[in-house]
Amino acid sequence: MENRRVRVRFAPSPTGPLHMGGVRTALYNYLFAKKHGGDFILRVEDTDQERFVPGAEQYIVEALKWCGIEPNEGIGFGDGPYAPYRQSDRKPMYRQYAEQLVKDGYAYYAFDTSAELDEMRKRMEAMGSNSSYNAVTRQNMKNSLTLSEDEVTKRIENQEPYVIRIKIPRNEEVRVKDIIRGWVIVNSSQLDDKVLFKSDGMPTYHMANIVDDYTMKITHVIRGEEWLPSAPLHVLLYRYLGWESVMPEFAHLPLLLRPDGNGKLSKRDGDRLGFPVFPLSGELLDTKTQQPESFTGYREKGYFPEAFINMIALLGWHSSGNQELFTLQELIQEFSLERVSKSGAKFDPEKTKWFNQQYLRKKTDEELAELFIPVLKEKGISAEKPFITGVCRLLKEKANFVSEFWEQGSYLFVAPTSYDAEVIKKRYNEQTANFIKEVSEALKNTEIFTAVETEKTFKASAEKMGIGAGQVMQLFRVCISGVGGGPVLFEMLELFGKEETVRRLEQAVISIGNGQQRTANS
RNA sequence: GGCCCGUUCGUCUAGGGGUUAGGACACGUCCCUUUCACGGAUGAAACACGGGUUCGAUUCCCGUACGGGCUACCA
Repeated sequence: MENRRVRVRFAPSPTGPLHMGGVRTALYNYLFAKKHGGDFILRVEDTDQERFVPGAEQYIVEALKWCGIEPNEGIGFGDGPYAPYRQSDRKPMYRQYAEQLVKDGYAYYAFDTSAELDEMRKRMEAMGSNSSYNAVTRQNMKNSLTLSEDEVTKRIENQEPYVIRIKIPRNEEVRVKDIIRGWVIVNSSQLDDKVLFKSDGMPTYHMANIVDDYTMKITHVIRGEEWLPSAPLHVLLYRYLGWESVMPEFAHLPLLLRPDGNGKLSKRDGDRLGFPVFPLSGELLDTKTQQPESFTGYREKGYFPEAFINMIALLGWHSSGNQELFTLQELIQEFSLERVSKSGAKFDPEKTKWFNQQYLRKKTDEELAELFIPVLKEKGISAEKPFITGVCRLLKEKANFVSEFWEQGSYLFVAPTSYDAEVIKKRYNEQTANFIKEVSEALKNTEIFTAVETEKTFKASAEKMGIGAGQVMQLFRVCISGVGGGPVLFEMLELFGKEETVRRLEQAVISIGNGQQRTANS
């Protein structure tokens, strides 16, 4: 047990798009595996044929790829020694274990119809009891414990549908050791006789999960807190199957909560509050409505996978220091399950933006240009690579997303056709108009067209005309860009070069002059 | 309802028997920048409550409250 190679699995069910809580579970599994030099496995838990959503599996694979947390074994990532990795493909192997449990007296066949089950639950409810199928009630149901052996055999031979249920002991303490929470102790009287094997021939999650973890030699089960209540059942199953000595260790992760109010983070919250809940955009069938439902992802919103991962890593885990920015490698190095917090984490979309900003600023201008070029292409803009790189240099300090570059700096590519009315109204007059003309001329004669030199020229012109630079600085900016704010002015000029700068100034003088004319006449 | 898990600034969290309870996001003020942003400085802001244990509890224990999860032939 001690010396086993660490093997962990991420085991989603393909019932819809993988949501960020699932991504975090996958991430923690990944980090834990890498930290311990172990294996990270992707297993698809598709034992529920009713809720199967076409495309969901592929979505999961793509999402993990985008996040950069790739399993080294499993669906979509290549088979290892324990293939297959889809429970529907492993279907033939489960029955024998369920039968073994029956044989050993730890489980039994049950023939009750859903109507009979409903009736039993109602009856129990009426009696003020909330128990379901358990040590007491099973006495009154149709199962291999109450029916004669002949009857059971006959029913099975007649192909009557049946399930296999675990026979939970009446009064026994079950202890689960959770790495994050310590010992969790539950009395078996609180557990019910869960179905292990369904009448459709598929195992339930509980059965499949144990059989697969055992046969795949999983050493640590890292999953969401919603599984904590069924962990005692799982412990019992390991025991009854005789696998307790190689039972994995458990770690139940705190849930991701919605930003406002309380409750589990859901797709609805994202729609309502305007942030993505999923890594990738897409459209998949909704299991409830049976209608295709589209959803937006972090990728399409312009988030970098590194930023997304970094953000999500810190929702429920924290290093001992104050560091908040981690590369994947650093996360691997620092991660430990012991430092995962116990309480649920409210998701904060604002901080997520901050993470992206941090990563944006770390990118080189060239990297950003590569990302920006497709955006430009979409806008029908073509420009020289060095120019685009220069634009990125000027804009990256101000933006959270590459996608913002366009809205914040489209004027760098397209000369303005309108000019900030406020600034014009306040600053434009005959004198300042003359100043713009003067600077324009002066810039034509500026030999070295750098930020430093153009600024000198600008100031010299202002001085020459007896105007304070502050009086005309913003007007000048508006003439160049059309808007009152933006990157450092003279850096912009340098990027434009002399020709474009002068052209813009001359155009501005004409356009604004005409505008003023019209205003004056009307 | 029952069972289980949880509770440090608005949020993510560090800390842990004696601390001015630390950081980050967001927010306020100021500086820098002749703009915006970045950056810097600074401010406001938290140990859910009640009992124990203790010389001393935010920290340990027990209750209460509140929140969450589970309670299917779903995972």
